[in-house]
Amino acid sequence: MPELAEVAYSCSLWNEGLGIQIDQVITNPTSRVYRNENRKEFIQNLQGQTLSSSFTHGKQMLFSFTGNCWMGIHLGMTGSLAIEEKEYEPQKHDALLFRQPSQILVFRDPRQFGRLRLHLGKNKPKWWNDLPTSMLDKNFHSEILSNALSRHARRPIKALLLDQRYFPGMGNWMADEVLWRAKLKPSNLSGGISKIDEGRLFKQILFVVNGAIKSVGKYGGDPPTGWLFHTRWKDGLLCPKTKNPLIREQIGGRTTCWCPSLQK
DNA sequence: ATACCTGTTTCCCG
DNA sequence: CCGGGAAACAGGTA
Repeated sequence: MPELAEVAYSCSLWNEGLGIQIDQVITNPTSRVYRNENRKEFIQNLQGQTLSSSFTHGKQMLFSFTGNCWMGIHLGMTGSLAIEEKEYEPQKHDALLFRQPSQILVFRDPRQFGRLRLHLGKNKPKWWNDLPTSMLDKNFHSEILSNALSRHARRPIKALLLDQRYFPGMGNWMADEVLWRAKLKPSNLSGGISKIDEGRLFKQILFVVNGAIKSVGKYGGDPPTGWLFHTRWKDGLLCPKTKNPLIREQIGGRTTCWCPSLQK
């Protein structure tokens, strides 16, 4: 269920394993989450090491281990992290397990759109350092939005918000939430957004990102009451603001929920 | 059965 | 070469 806030929460679950040695590494022999990585290297390099720190950036997670090892996790569409009891038996879709003395850290992903990567070296991997400015960073300025809007003038604004090069961590429900709050129709072309609308849009990006981190990111579960999130997949589908019917349609390749009487 | 799905990559088109 | 859109990936759920 992973957008930036769920990723932050997932990552925090594994923090129980920080500072503890990993006695055994178990890799799923068939899961696609390994992509081009070599499973043996996970075992050879991580077994016996201690999980030393964790980081998130948008939908990306990075873990560091003693012995100059790093591991990246992307949760894809259905990935999740969990802590299980030490008696736990690996299940079909468990992609990676770290056995510690009193618990097991699990990364599972039934649909296998997630991704694991290993990096050896003193410093963080290049792919991590190359990530775009985080939406939680003070350097995430409105210029990033204006540049994206002008560069992709022919893309629907909904599709642009999902572009991880500009808005790392933004996912389908967050983008709908942002556009609903900014009162913008998701199919509007990016190039046609006025400066006034752009200002509102930027503010709502910050509002949704920070609000999600404070709620979902901290405690898991759902965003606060009153957010569009709670109505977006339910039938009946009334806008929390206008009480008018919501619409679901395919925009930018993704199902999009919006309120025609509110968003222009 | 059928049609979904909080994501990314690849391929094809203009 | 670029930007945009569709398809593909795979399994669980309604």
